[in-house]
Amino acid sequence: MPPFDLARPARATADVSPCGACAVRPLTVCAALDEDEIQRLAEITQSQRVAAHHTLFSEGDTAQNMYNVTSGSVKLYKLLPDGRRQITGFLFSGDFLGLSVDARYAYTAETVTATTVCRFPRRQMDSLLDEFPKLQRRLFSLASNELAAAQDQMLLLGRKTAREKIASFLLSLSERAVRRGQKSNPIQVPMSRSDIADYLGLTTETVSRTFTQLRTHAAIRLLEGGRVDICDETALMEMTESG
Amino acid sequence: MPPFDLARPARATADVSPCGACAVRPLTVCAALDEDEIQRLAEITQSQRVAAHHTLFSEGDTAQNMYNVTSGSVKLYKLLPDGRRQITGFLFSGDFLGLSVDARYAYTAETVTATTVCRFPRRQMDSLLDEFPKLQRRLFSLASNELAAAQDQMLLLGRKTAREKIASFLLSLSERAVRRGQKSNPIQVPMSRSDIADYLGLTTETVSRTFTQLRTHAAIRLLEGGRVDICDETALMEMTESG
DNA sequence: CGATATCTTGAGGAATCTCAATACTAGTGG
DNA sequence: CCACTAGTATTGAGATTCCTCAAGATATCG
Repeated sequence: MPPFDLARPARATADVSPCGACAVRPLTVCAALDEDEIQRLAEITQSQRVAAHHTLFSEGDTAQNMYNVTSGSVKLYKLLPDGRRQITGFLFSGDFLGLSVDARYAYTAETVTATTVCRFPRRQMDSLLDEFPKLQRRLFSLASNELAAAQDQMLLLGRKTAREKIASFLLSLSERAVRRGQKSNPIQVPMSRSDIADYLGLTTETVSRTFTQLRTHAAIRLLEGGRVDICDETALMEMTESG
Repeated sequence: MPPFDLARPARATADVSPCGACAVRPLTVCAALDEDEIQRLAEITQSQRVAAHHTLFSEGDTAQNMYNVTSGSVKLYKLLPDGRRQITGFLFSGDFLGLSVDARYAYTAETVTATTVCRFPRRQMDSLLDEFPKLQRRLFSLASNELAAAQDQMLLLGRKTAREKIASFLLSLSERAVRRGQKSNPIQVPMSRSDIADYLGLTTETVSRTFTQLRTHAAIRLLEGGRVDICDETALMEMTESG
């Protein structure tokens, strides 16, 4: 996939405050800030549209920006030298990315569908963090949340069967859809079988077979447009073995 | 394992500043603070000795404390309802634990060997965080580091073979030993085969077989006291497939 | 509407797990 | 100090899940 051309980013539409009308604001890092502070943040923010299957940044790049997804979907992944891939997370509107330990990104971020992000230059973000302890706190709590999610994912990867993995994955997508105000039932599954496989530590074939199996057991229905209807949520929940 | 009796914690020895003589201070969260601030932290700190195989806290407990390991070793794990276990991390001296998203711990913490920890009541810690932005920053960077480590572990769990997992595990133990000022070569491996298995997403038998295999290939030697001599570090590094 | 990628299904194989027996280790009490 | 015991580790044989390779079906996009 060609890397997205960062040299010509789409400027945020020059509204008085582009963040004022932001639909995902209550979901995201910005929820911590009042109007004045949002304004300050808006000044360093650039909104950017990215087509599907484009790289936002790559593992090892110097971490110059942080991002907030305002629409679309993004995957984060790490590679082994021989090409094996582990997707560490999928991001949707409201999700934040770009935390980095040292000065480099620890993973590659690639759009799954057409996506819009808010881009925050890291340096300026850092000064804002000093200025607004609330923002710092918010980011910290965000990192803690991600850490908890990462631990759940370790449990899934290390100890769950293929069927449990798929069931957990579908329920988690449903739950996250609800959290951003969408309905829980027919869920959007915008990523490919191969992406799902690399997220769950499986192969595409096993993912496909397991979907078929769940469909046969009338737990799910595969709809057009990559949507999945969860017919029997209870059955799926029993399959996750985690309540 | 019986939970450790928190009703009778061992008081920190009433030194002028117990932290003043702390050997792991430069390694840990306290490194961020100057003398006065350390003093303030010391006031809310209790040092505590815990025997091997005791629980510090359990998944789901209300998160009342944060801890810093000053000696010994601790494992963190999550359980599935049927008893399957995933160890999400091992902690050694200098390591911090007890971050929690909501008010509850997301995992169980259990000592592997006899351990001493510094215990910080969460509520008081929270006010210190407000008071010392440096401490807040430090904790944030700590969480970011853990997040990066968690992503590495996902790659391991989802995409590496048993042999690669064991090799990565041993090298990581070695590296961490160096970071806390110990020598890299014969490494202490205080945890049981079963713990290693639950950390790497394997069974005890596979862990044991893989150790034997590495020994046969003259990459490692198993010494008494649970120590492991890394004879051929290069071979191990090649096995990790991650450089 | 054709080309291409993605998804599904099948058959066989491999890595790892399960079950079971034996060996070792460390701690306990005589 | 030694033997005993209980836990832990190793090894073996067979089972199973998931993977690999391969073909066919379906969807997507120009």
